Amino acid sequence: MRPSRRITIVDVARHAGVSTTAVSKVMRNAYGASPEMQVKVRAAIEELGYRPSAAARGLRGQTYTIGVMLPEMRNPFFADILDGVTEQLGGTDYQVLMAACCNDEPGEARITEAMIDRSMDGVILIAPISERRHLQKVARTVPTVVVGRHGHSPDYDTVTDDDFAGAGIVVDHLVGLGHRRIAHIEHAERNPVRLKEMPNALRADGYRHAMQAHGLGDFIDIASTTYTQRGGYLGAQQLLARPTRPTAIFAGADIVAMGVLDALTEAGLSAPADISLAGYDDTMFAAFGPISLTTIDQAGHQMGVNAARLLLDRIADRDRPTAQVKLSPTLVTRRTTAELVPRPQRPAAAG
Amino acid sequence: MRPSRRITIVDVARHAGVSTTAVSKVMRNAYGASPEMQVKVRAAIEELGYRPSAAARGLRGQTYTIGVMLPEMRNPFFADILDGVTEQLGGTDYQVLMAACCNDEPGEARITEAMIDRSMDGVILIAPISERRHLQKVARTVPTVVVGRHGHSPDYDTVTDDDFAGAGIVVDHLVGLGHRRIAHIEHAERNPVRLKEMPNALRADGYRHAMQAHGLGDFIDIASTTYTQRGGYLGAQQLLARPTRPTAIFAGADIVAMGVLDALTEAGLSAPADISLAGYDDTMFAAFGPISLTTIDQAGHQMGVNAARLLLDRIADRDRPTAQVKLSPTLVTRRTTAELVPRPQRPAAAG
DNA sequence: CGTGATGTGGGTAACGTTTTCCGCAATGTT
DNA sequence: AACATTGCGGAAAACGTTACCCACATCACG
Repeated sequence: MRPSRRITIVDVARHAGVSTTAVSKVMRNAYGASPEMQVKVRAAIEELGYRPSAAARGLRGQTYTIGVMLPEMRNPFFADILDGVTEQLGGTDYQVLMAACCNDEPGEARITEAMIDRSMDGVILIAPISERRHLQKVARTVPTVVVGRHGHSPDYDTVTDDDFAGAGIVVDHLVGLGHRRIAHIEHAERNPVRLKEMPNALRADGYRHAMQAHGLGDFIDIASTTYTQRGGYLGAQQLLARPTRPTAIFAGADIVAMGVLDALTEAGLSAPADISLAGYDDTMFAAFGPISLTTIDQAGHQMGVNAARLLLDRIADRDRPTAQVKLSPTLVTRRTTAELVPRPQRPAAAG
Repeated sequence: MRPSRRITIVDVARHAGVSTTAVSKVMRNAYGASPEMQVKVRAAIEELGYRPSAAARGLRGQTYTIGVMLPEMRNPFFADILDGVTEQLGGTDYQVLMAACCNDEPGEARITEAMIDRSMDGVILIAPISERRHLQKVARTVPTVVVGRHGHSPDYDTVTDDDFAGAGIVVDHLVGLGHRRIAHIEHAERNPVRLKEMPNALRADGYRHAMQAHGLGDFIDIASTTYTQRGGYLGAQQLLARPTRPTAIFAGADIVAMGVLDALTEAGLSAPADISLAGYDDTMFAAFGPISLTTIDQAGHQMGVNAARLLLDRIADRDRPTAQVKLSPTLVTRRTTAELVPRPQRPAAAG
């Protein structure tokens, strides 16, 4: 026994003895409905349990839907951002729908197109890797906020963390603990545009810059892999095989630090006894007691709040100039970084 | 300079010199279009870069959208399920959109209604906590598959793990290692329907049953908290404060085991040296080297694949009888469980 | 008393698809 | 030769909402 037919605006109008126009106005809090009309119509809506069809709405006006594209689902940092978005959108009529992506350009294109096809009122793209041109195209079609990607665009607003500064903070912290051989694991990047826009590239830059600033230019040592657990594992293996091993590793992301811990465990080493380790993102992993990773809090929640706010502003006025919000990262000191204790350098493991 | 106007089916029809009906038929691979027609229309579609509007489609036919409701985003187990869903839907025209929920009934209702309002072709509800009546109502409106919740319904298909058996496997494993004082941390549940349907309740039941079967009924010891990291932490604190401490803890979920590890670390204890610890779900956490948690693999990926398959079947034929897929869990032995070494019982720490 | 302004309500044409039908031609069947 | 069948293409009516107008009443103002 399936519910017969959905209640439409026509049913409500008839039941309230008014026009569909009137019902529509009330639903949207639009101008031109007297208080008595409001009451009458709302009563009918309540009584019939009317819910407007997003499909029909989308054909004329808005869908009250906001799309969020995530690069993946396993990085809890994105959950923080999403919480912020949801919180900011809490009071509004907007519903957030997410799509997780395969972390490649065709996948991102599929998702952005799917969101456009579905007439979404706005989209938030989190750490997209697509070419800038594609982002612009999307942004010219639908109000767009890009999170976690630097670079000014006339078409979309951005929310980022100051990754360059964040990397500097980590280096400062490690130098303060007496470390000099501080290595970095980065997400490899060759595309020149992305080198300027992607957080990973800026973190690597910030690392280099801070090392220079401390007069440690000669100790700059970067393992180039990917921002994944496996990437951290492989990067750590590379670094551990150096003739002289680094005393500290700055992993570009917490998830990378997890891989580093994996490799350390496997090599019979531990942090911070043998090597100090810092991550980036302050995810749940990092906070987890037995791990207790020193990391950078880039305020995912705040990023989400800002992204949602910017998006609402842009939906309200598509022609306003774009804004770039840059949030300041902060250091979260935990137990994987420690004062460097001078001690006899053990020979590195062969091969 | 915004893109002028979206290409519609009318543009394509005109450009190809055919009717919109013909274009529609080709788009949907419907009957009544000759091979030449197909070629001609596809060429026009390609040339103009036409993409159908989901809103307009939704008004008459399908939206090619499938909604997935998640209880939360931080539990990586759900990501496994989602991977399975995405994989199974890979070849089709369906797009998956997710909504994460606040883990409460009003939140779930909001999301299911939002999905219905958006004319989604089908929904997959993962571990919903809503009353059964609400699930039935949703399922009568839109094809529905419920994942991770037991109980037969004439309206929706289900995919579950055999939680009762899974709990038994854990107990068997621990008993085999010589443990007798095996405690359990459960997600508290009082609602009588949910006691029969929720995985957490079945795991607790399975635990009790297996303990009895091993003649360990007297050692049954359950800490009733929640399936969260904090729940695990609090549960472990309760158990550690017992006059005689358990030698093994079966946490109802990996995330709970994380909290237990937290509490152990804080108490200066470790697994498996002081207490053996097993989880449930085989999430990324569990596999992570330095943690290496013994747990139950409930094949999240397989659950996702099955859920998607059932959903497609139901979309194809809404009146087919409902199916209940129950997957068999398997033990993943890692390093947090170990043979019980008899040793002097240390006095429990004071409250 | 005429003339705008203002507030309120409704009629109606979109919006872009799919679906249901109908017609026509070609082909097979008695 | 008459008739059913099949294949293919198109015309037109939905689908449920919103945007754009216009109509009417009321009121203020000179």
